Amino acid sequence: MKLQLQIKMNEALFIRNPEQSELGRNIIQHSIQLIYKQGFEAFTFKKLAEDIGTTEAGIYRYFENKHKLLVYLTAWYWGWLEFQISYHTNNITDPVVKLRRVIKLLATAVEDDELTGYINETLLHQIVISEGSKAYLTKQVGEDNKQQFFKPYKDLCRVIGSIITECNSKYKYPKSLASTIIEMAHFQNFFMYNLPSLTDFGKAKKETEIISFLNDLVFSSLKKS
Amino acid sequence: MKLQLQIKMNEALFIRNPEQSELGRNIIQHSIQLIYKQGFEAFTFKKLAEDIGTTEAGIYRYFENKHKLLVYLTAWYWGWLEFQISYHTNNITDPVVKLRRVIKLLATAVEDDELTGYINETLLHQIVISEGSKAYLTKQVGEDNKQQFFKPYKDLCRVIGSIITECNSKYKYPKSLASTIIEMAHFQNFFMYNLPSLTDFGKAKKETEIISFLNDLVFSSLKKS
DNA sequence: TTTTAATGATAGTAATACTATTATAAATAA
DNA sequence: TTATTTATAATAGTATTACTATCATTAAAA
Repeated sequence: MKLQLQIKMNEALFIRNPEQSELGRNIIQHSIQLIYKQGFEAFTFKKLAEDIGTTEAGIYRYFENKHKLLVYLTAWYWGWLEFQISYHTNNITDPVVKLRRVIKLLATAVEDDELTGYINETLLHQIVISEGSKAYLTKQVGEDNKQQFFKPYKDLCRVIGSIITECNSKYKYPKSLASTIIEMAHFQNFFMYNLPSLTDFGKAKKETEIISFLNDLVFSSLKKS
Repeated sequence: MKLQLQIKMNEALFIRNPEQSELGRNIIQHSIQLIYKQGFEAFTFKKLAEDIGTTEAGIYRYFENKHKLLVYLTAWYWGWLEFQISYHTNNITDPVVKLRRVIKLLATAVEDDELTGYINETLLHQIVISEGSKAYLTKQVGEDNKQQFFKPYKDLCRVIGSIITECNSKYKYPKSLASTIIEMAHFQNFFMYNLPSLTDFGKAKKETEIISFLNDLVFSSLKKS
């Protein structure tokens, strides 16, 4: 039996649903490769079209602009990650063990998920690290938020926040701590490879060190005094 | 006596030093206003030139492109902030008190500094919150780093890191904790106003809450066990 | 006073970020 | 089966962006 994992996406993110056609899936697959290689600023629909072997106008039938495509990709990633988390923390009753597992999942380079055919999670994870913040660090963040574009990110944050509350019901900042863990899992990774003096992992360049740092940070805060 | 504060800037960031001419200072002053108003993506040298009453080519004589200008502005801000910190923590011997003061300075909206004529620190602080990460979240981060563009940020991080070590010499992640404080002082602020469900400060929208969160985070981690 | 340096005015180019039109092929419905 | 809808390909075109180049003018320095 071959399973397939589908993430339900916000319809307002696209013009035509890219999951439902060969061209659409090609757009997703190749945009991940191209953004990964060239960075979001240098990425254009023209280059993407050439890569795929279609025309610029063809891409525009699926996505209004490259910002929407980036938001789509990151939203997909957050949705996928929430599933990973619920899958890998299933059956775990101890919230502390659960939270450790979550931190590990957030900070570890992901291997390609076989259940999602045309999406390379390893590359997408790198894109979320380097470009993810650009999805919301814009002037339109308010409008985008009204259209629920960031719901997957907020859902993930809520899930992690409630595990935090399970660990310590007195802790006052579960959601801020959750968003801190998420952001820092990525930023410390980016810093480690690109601006190592902003971290303490410069020499080793090991994700396990980021995990240790985050565990220390989180569980010191949650320790009942 | 009228004092004037000068931040020494990296020469590779500009073509002509903007501090040394009326036009140059206008470029800095108006770019801060324009980026604040329109956001970095919508900001162009053409609009800036119109704003100032000069020509596009005039701007290009000072800055190679808008990326370099953004890096210049953020670098200036980090340099200025490091001075603020050294000024406001001067004479404080207790590193814990010092660190609390640093967190407050990082997370508080700044009032306009009279010592720096043409720069509006309040607006610049907002720009650093919303656009600051875009200065390094690029494909050229490696080259930019080689040219020392991020030195002011790294210096600030080192300074805060050493205060952290003063607080607890056994703590293993002083630099990562420092970059976490800096980034989260800004991100939690951005989230509070734009994506409030990612924080626990949605209702109050008070910076004092961010300060409390950061203090709790930091001093839990530094508590000697 | 001559030279240099900074600015203003103007033009021009390649690339980007789109929109529009028409033809064709493939899938679906009558 | 034909007729109709739908997706795509091919092509063209526009406004804006991100620059570079040239030349005249003005102000400052030698």
